[in-house]
Amino acid sequence: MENQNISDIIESYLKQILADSQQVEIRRAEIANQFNVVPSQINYVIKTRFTIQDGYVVESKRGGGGYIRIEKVKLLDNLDFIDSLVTAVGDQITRHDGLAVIRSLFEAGAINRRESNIILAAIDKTAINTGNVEVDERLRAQILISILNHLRYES
Amino acid sequence: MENQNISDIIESYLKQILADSQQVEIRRAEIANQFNVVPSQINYVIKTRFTIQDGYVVESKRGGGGYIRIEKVKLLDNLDFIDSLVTAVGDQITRHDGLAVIRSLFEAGAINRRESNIILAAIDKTAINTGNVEVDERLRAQILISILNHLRYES
DNA sequence: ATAATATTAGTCAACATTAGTCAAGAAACT
DNA sequence: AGTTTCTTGACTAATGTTGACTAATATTAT
Repeated sequence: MENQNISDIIESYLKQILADSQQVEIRRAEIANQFNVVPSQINYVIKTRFTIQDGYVVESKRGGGGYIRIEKVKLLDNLDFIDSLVTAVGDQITRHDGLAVIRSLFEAGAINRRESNIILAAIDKTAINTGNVEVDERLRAQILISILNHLRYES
Repeated sequence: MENQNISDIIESYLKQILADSQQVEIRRAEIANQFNVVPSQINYVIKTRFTIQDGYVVESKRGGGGYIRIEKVKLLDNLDFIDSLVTAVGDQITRHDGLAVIRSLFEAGAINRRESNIILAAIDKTAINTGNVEVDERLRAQILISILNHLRYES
């Protein structure tokens, strides 16, 4: 809390706006200037914190009147919620993005907190740690997909 | 008490803070500097004195604004039982025996049916299937132990 | 229309800033 | 003496920050 990095602060700022509305539209240079960072840092924040696994879709346009728009997507409205998560997982996934998938399941009400923690434990660094990052990412994806497929039948 | 080593002193310092609050968040380099030790000694202290068996969960982040956070967690009263299962799992376990571990948890009331199925999905042949039986058994063991450790405390 | 210029955002690699791992050696206990 | 625990530092990994260069789109000039 004391020594937050600027990326976290920008993330919070954007998510605060998104708490009240369905989307944010920014001009990259403006936000960069507001937080006193280089413009490309905005791309970094978006790339690391507003992924599809997190439940966001990002669109942008260059040139005069250009913008970056971040939209919250309601995965729950989608009939095949689980399918969309399976797609999001793909055949390999980082811990960070795996966490986002679990969070999406939780926020959609598909699993409760206790179940979130169990799944998290299963794809943790403690659990998945072969020494080869790519192998780990594939394993993580397989485990998540196996769990997602079970949830399809149970819920 | 008489001849405390520096690891004990750092442990006391952190536990004193934890006496008043639910968690401590530190910057590793800062604490290392404060006690005049190398940074990795902080990892040693944490690894030997703030384990899940002691009732602590540790999270961290690297990079700018990085931190180590130690949280006190409320341990449940099934600790001996969990310990015995951790021992039973060991460093590798077959699917069959893994299933037995899950069944034990269920029968002991530590998890419900839905949770059983989630864990089962995580150690399934679908999820764990590297093509090397021994590797699979090690992975399965790691995943189960990670989950067992999460079941030690309230979340 | 087309070309030139201006105005936006995107990519990528170098660098910075944190924490993690591991193994060797020292110190403290049997 | 042998064993365990502690201490240290070299090396690794993850995350964040910066800026040079590129790409797309809009506007203006011809």
